[in-house]
Amino acid sequence: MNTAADFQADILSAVAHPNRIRILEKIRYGINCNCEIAPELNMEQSNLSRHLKILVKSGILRSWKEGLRTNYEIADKRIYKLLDIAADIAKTKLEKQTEVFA
Amino acid sequence: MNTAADFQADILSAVAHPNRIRILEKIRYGINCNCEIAPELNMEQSNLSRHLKILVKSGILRSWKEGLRTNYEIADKRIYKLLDIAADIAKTKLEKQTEVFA
DNA sequence: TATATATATGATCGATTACTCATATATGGA
DNA sequence: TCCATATATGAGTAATCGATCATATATATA
Repeated sequence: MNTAADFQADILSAVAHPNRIRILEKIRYGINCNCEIAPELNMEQSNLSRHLKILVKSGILRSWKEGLRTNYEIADKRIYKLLDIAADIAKTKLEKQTEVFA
Repeated sequence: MNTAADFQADILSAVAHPNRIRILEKIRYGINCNCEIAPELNMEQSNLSRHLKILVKSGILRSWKEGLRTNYEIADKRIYKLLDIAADIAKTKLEKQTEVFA
């Protein structure tokens, strides 16, 4: 049986990778085609494709075909709230660590 | 070089495990000793110990010794905001999936 | 139809993760 | 001191993950 924690973990682990976070940031600022993301992030094409697939499968992204291209958009904008909080937590953590040397 | 995405991913992957989410929920509701968490979650002792260590190392939990016991508390409460958003996203996703059968 | 372009996927490989068992360490009490 | 209790950790293992290369598929265009 799956409990709430399992579903939460599914969402969180879909986002818990540096490249996937970078992908989501690109999409956040208007880039929504696979082909534009790849060169910007300097990622191997098949690797990017797989990361995008993970994000779609987890329900974070939605994708549609447009000729040769595959476009992506956010399916649930709250994921950005989640990323922002993670950034805040990480920032505080770093500040506390460097405090020692101040 | 580490970028923001790396630090965010560190936080997120520390939380992205069902048992660690369950641990955080126990602590949220006042249980803060290792020895009380283990039986409640039906986890093997060494396994729990390692999960707690991951949470401490990532800066999400803080721990202190009290005789034989090791107690834990949240170091950054915003982690609960993060968990709540993950739960909301997961809930919406499930609703959309079951919509098909309605 | 032949070719170029964009994306997806099979196969493989090394690294990491989660778990368990056994054991070590550290503390408190009889 | 001896023993019980709570926690931590080394070693081993199976499973999963991330990356890459080669190749397949699908579509647009000459």
